[in-house]
Amino acid sequence: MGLKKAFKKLPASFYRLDALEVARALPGRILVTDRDGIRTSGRIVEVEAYTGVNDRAAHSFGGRRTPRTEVMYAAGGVAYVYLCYGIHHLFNVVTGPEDNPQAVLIRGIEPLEGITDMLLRTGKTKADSTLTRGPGNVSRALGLHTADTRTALDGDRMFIMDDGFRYADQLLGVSPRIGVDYAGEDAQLPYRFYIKGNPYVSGKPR
DNA sequence: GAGTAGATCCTCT
DNA sequence: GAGGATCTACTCA
Repeated sequence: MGLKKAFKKLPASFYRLDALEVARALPGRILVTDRDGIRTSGRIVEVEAYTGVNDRAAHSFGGRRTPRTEVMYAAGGVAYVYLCYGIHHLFNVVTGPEDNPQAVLIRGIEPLEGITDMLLRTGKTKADSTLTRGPGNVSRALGLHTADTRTALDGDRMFIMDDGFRYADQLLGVSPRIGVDYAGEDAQLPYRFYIKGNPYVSGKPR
């Protein structure tokens, strides 16, 4: 691998912060997976925060604890991947201290390394903006599935880097989350953070 | 370009 | 046994 200096892997302590703080800090960072010698990475451009027991949209709302959601109660810094609609794998970062079940859903990245492998995994023939737009596509392109739940995010197989790049403050958009209408009033909470105008952000451009 | 239906399977009641 | 933190293709205009 190349120069290490400019690329700083985010430490486990970063993920112990609240989901909202982590979510605000993630756009612009680089998500990397290294599986079977295949390295793929992309710059995060869209995330959503799920703030735990008080958040109707979160799997852990009301302190619900099941075999599936158990990993959300771990200390921040591990992956939570689960299957949605029987088709899509959704990749989350568990955040907050132990027994505070929060998470951040990664919804969109801008591909950087391993684009050829992403095409193979997704079965696409050209690298257009649909390659890694939307949480289902992100997981597919990075080769993530439910078995990757509990993988440490400060290890070698999966991590997030800070390469010093920063989006301008005015490019960071905030909006309600997507697909959580069932959550009542909580569906309106401004917990989605995205880069305005970026083609890898799901939903309508603004 | 906008709206809608169908895919598909694991998890919890 | 129901339903879900979604995506794509197809229709109609």
